[in-house]
Amino acid sequence: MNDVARLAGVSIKTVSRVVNDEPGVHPSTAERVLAAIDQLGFRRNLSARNLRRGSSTGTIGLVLEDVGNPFYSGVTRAVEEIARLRGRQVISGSSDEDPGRERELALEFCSRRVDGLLIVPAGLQHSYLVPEMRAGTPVVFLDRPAGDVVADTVLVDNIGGTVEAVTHLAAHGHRRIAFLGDAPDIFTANERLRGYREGCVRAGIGYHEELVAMGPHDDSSVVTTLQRLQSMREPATAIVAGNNRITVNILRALAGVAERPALVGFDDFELADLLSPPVTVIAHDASALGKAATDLLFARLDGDNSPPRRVVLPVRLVPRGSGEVHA
Amino acid sequence: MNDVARLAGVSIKTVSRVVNDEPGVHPSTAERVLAAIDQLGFRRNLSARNLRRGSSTGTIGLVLEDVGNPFYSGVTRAVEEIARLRGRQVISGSSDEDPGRERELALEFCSRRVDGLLIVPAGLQHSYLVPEMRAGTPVVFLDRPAGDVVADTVLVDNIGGTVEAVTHLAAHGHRRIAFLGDAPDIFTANERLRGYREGCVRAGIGYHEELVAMGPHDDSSVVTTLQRLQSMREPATAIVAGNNRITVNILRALAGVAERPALVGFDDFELADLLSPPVTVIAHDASALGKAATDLLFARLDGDNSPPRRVVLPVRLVPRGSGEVHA
DNA sequence: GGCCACTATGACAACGTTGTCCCCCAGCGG
DNA sequence: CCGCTGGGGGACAACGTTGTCATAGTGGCC
Repeated sequence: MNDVARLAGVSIKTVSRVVNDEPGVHPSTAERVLAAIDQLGFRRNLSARNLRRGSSTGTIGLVLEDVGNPFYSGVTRAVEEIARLRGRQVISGSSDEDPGRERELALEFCSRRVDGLLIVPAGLQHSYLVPEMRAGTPVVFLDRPAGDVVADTVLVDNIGGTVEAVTHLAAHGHRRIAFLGDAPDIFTANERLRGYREGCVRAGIGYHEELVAMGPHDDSSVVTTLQRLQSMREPATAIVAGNNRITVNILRALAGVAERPALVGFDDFELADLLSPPVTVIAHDASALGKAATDLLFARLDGDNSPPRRVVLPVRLVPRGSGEVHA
Repeated sequence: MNDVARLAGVSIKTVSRVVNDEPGVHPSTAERVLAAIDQLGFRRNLSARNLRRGSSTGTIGLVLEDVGNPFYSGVTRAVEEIARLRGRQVISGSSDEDPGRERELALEFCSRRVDGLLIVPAGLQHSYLVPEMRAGTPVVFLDRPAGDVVADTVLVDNIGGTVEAVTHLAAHGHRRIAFLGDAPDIFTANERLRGYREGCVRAGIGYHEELVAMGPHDDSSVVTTLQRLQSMREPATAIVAGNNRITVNILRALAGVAERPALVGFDDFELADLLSPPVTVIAHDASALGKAATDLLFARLDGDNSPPRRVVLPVRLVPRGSGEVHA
């Protein structure tokens, strides 16, 4: 800006006026300034501007588990969309389910003075955010609740979803329904397990420990688990899968197996309808989740300081045939 | 920082020293300062720091077409990964194939003084970046080349891929092979069409205009196109799909159809192996693309100022059965 | 005791902007 | 000729940091 001013033979304040379209600059002066800007390839430094004006940095921080997962990339897209409408950029990072990394990212974003934070919690401890929240940075947790702070949260109806999955399978005659969920220290995994249990009880088929397998599931552990479930005295005839990755791993393990158990997966995924048999799922909308959380964040930025809210988004069972087939 | 200094009874410079772990502060003073920091919930303002030090902002700008597309979210993930190793955050935005939006995003990132830019071009005009590049911001284009500037570029072997697809199908006896590609003003779509044409010629089956359908393809237009291809005097017995979205749309259109043409899709996608029949694809690695581009960017940041490079990543045909079945 | 070296700390400028306030000068009425 | 007005423009401080340099005190050595 200094250089521009020198080249145009004006003060830097005048350049500032031109750059900001402020009135009170003679057209001919403005033209000289614009020419200088063009010649030097000048671009206003937004950091300095925001520093001086004490205004918003125009950024939103987004901490999620893994942008590479289609579910979270859907969330990201929705967040970006709304942020764009409100003139904000999105800075994002993946925690990979590591609480330390989550914290590091969130605090780094705070250092950058983001206008607000959207967090898919990896850990259970979020008191580290208290100073930031007190300092006025709104924080919204999504997909999972915060550990030890009261804050805005947007969740999906995990319990209702698995209850419905079990009910659906039981309605088609299944009595031995297994549940493969993620590690139980992950909130959603635990909730879905609770829903599974409640569904079993409600359906009158009882809850049987041996039909449940929690914990990280990779390709090979799923194979082992399925073998165990099939080789029982009373084998499982149906499976509820705790999330999209587990569903896919199960599908892969079952590929080529003749006698396949029925399957209902939590999370919808692309092509689920084109598989044979098509996969019945508990669907919920990643973009609705992202939108709800971002809307809430902007409401806070707009001055809404009502008590923290907890929004639970509905899920819906999409029957496609993989549950109706009674083995 | 001012408040911290006041509370601790020291000068702000001493606080700065403590915050930056600089030597020469008495332990007891440091302790007082740390206590004050804790009490006030102080966090260093990174913008101000970077402004003063004239150093990097520690950010990388990423402009892509749509984070929601699994291909690009794979790219994003890889970029993030490497940026993290080098202590950078990623700011990203989706252009939605709109050149204006691409430009807006890129220039906004420049205003934020990102250390470098990664761009999946939406348009063909990139001279707007010349001043920035001259000012020292490295720019790497990925997936598609820049329009009218010479710059680092990372591409995949689009032509080689479609040549191979056609060759593969011809080797299995197909003579009437159709091509459904994206709008021809998109670089990759055009390249893949060229590869298709070359493949046809090399295979000795000739290039026939009527077997090609370019342009945006949505669910319904794909249905129409397929009907046209099937109802010809010599119907197409095989199809090459120009990208993952088109492949999926074709699969959806073909669902339930008895007499299915063979299919080879450009871009691999999850579950392609579990469909029946499994889908043969031209696979290339989104994360390899992201990694190559980011590596190149960091090389520039590390001072490499050799002439702009163009990297072409290999693709490979993954035969899964959808091409071998000769209708 | 005088001088030196060294440690701990502070004053001040500067980064690139913008907000505040002030000045100059042309034009105009009396 | 004087004073007033208003448009056009500049000087300067400030945003929150950090780099540079200066300074006060402390202890050791001759």
